[in-house]
Amino acid sequence: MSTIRDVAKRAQVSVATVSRVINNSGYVQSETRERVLKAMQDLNYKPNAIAQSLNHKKTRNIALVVPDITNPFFPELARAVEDVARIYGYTVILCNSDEDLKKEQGYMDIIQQKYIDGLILVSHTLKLNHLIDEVPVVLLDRLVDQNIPTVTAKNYEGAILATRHLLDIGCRKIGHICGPKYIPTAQRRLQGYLHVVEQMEWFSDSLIVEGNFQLELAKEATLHLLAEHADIDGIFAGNDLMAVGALKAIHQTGRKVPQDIALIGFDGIFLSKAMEPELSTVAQPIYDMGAIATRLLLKKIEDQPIDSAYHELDVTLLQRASTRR
Amino acid sequence: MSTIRDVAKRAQVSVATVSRVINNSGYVQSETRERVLKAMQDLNYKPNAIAQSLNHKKTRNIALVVPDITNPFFPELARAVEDVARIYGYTVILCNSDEDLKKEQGYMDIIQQKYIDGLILVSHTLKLNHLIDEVPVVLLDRLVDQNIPTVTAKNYEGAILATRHLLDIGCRKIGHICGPKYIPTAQRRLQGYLHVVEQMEWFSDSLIVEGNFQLELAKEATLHLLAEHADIDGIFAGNDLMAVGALKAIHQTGRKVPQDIALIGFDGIFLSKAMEPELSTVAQPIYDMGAIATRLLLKKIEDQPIDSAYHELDVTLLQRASTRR
DNA sequence: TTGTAGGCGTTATCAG
DNA sequence: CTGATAACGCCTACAA
Repeated sequence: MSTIRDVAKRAQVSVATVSRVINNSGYVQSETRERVLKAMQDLNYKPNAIAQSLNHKKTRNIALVVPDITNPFFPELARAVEDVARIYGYTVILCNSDEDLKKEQGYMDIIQQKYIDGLILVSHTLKLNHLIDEVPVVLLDRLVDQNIPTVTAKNYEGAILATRHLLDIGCRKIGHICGPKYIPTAQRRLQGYLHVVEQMEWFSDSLIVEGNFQLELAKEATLHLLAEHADIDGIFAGNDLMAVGALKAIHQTGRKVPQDIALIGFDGIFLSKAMEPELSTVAQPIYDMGAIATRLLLKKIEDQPIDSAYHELDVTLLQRASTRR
Repeated sequence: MSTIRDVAKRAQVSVATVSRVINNSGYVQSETRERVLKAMQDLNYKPNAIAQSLNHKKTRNIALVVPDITNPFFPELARAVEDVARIYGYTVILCNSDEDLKKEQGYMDIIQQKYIDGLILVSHTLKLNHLIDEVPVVLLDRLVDQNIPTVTAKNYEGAILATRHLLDIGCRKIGHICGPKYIPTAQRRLQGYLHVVEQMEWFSDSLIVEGNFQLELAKEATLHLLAEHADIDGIFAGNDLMAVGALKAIHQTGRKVPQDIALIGFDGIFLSKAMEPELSTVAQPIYDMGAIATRLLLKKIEDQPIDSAYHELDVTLLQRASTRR
C-alpha cells in the first residue's frame, strides 16, 4: 500500500498538495492536479481510512445492535440498514446482544474505543445511562426513551386491526398469545387486543396466554389455551413466529386453520408467507423501518437537522389463507 | 475521552510507562503500576483503538461477505461468525454482495482502506485475482479456489443420502429441483442425485428442473415437473427454500405430502422445521461451519499454524413428516 | 526501571 | 497557489 508521501514524491509536490486534490479542498493549479492524479493512478493509491479517522474522530462505521440476527425479523432490518449505509459510504458492524446487559455494555465499550460513529439499537434491556453521550443513537422497534430518535410501527393500531379482522370474518371467541410483558412492543399489541375485546361478554383473562416471541413456547401456550377454551375460533398471535407455533398446536389437536380456528400473526416476515396455509398477518414495513432509522442516524452523525425524531410507521393487514373462509 | 497523556500526567509518569502497563510489556515497578492503574480508573481511560490500529496495521475487524443476509441460510452463519469473533475480541462487518461483482469489488476497496484484518467470503462471483493478496480470506460454502482455506459441507454425499432415503421409503420416480448450475454447491447436489438414479430405468433428464435456490421459481419449476410427470412420488429439492416452493406447488395440484409425494430438502434451516408438515432435510452444520471458518480466519490473521486448510463437514439426514409414511 | 522521541498516514494551519 | 509542520493517540526503540 502506497501512502500519500509516495504520491507526493512521484508527483514532485508536497503531501499537503496531494491532500488537497484528494479532498478537493483549497487551491491547486490544474496542471499540478493532473500530475498528482496521475501519480495516484500509477501507484493505485487509496487513502488510508484509519489515518483519516484518527484525525477526524470519525470512522464511517455504524453499529447495528439486535437481540439475535437469527430471529427472522432482523435480517430484513439488517439488510435495509446495510443498504442505506453503503450508499452513504458507511459500513455496518453487526452486534448480537441476546438482550444481555453485559454483552450490550461490551459493545458500548467497543463502540467507544473504535470510534464507531453511531448505532441503531433494538433493545429494551439497555438503560439510557449506559449509552455514551457523544455517540448518536437511533432506537428501533422497542421504545426506550423519548429524547432519542425512535422508529416503530403502529403496534397498538395494528393489534386492533388484527382483532377486528377476526371478528369481521365471524369469530366469536378470540384468544391472544402475547409476547413478554416487559417488552413494550408486546404490551402495545396486547392493549390493542384488549381494546377490542375487553367489553365482550365472552371475554376472560384466561384467553390471554404469554409466549416469548418464539415458536416453541407459543405452541405450548396455545395447547393450554385450547385445552381450557375448547370453543375458541380465532387466535391473534403477538408475532408471526408465535403464530407458527400456534398453527402447530392447532394441527396437533386435530383442528384446522382456518375452518375451525382462524389465525393471524404480526410482523409480516417472510415465514408467514412461506407457511401452508399462508398466514394472515399485520405487516410492519420492516425494510422501511431500517432504512429510515439509518437515514436518521446518518443525519445525526453528520449534524444535519432532523425533521422529526419520532417515526411511527403504518402497518398493513394482510389477509391470507389462515383467515379466509 | 481521556488519552494516554492524561493518564501519564495524573500518574506522574511518562506515556511510555502507561503504555507498558496497558500492554503488560516491559518492566514496571509494582508501585508505579498501581499509580497508573489508579489514574486509568479515575479517568475511565480506554485506549483508542484507532490509534492502535494505525501503528499495528490491524483493526480487529473482519468482514463477512454473504450474498444476502435475508436468505435464511445466512443469519445462522452470521451468528456463528459473530459469536466466535467476539470471543476473540474481533468485530464483524456485514456485507451483502448480491453476487454482484461491482459490489464485491467495492467491499474489497473498503477492506483495504479500512485495514480490515480478513474476510469470510460466501461467493462464487468473485474471482481470485480480485482478492487482496495481503488480506487473509476463508471461503465458505461455495468453493472458489484450492489455495485458500475453505469450509464446506458434504454436498455430494448429502444428496446421495437424500435420494437414497426417498428410495428407501418406497419412492419409484424421483424428481430433482436443482439450484443454479453455475453454483458449484448446486452442481454437487445434482451430481449426488444423478449418481443414485442415473441408471434406473425410469430416469430421464426431464426429471430435473432448475430453480434459483429461492421459493418462487422452485414452485413454478415444480408445477412444470408435475405437469410433465404426473406419476412422480418423490422430490429432492436442492435446498430447503426450494423445498417449500415445491410443497406449495404440490398442494396447489391437490396432492398431499407425504402420501402422494415425499419431499426432502437440503440445508436444515429453521424454516424446514417450522413448516407443516415439517420437512425432511439434509442438515448442514451451519453454525459449526461459521464457527470453524472464523477460527480458521483468526488463526491466519494472527499467523498461527493452520491444521488443515480444507474442511468438508458431515451432513445429517433428518427424517421428518414430509418423508414419513 | 523509566523517559525521550520518532513514526504510523492524514489533515489543517500558517507561512511564503 | 504551494510547502512545512504540528496535531490525532499510541507504540517502541533507544537512552538514561
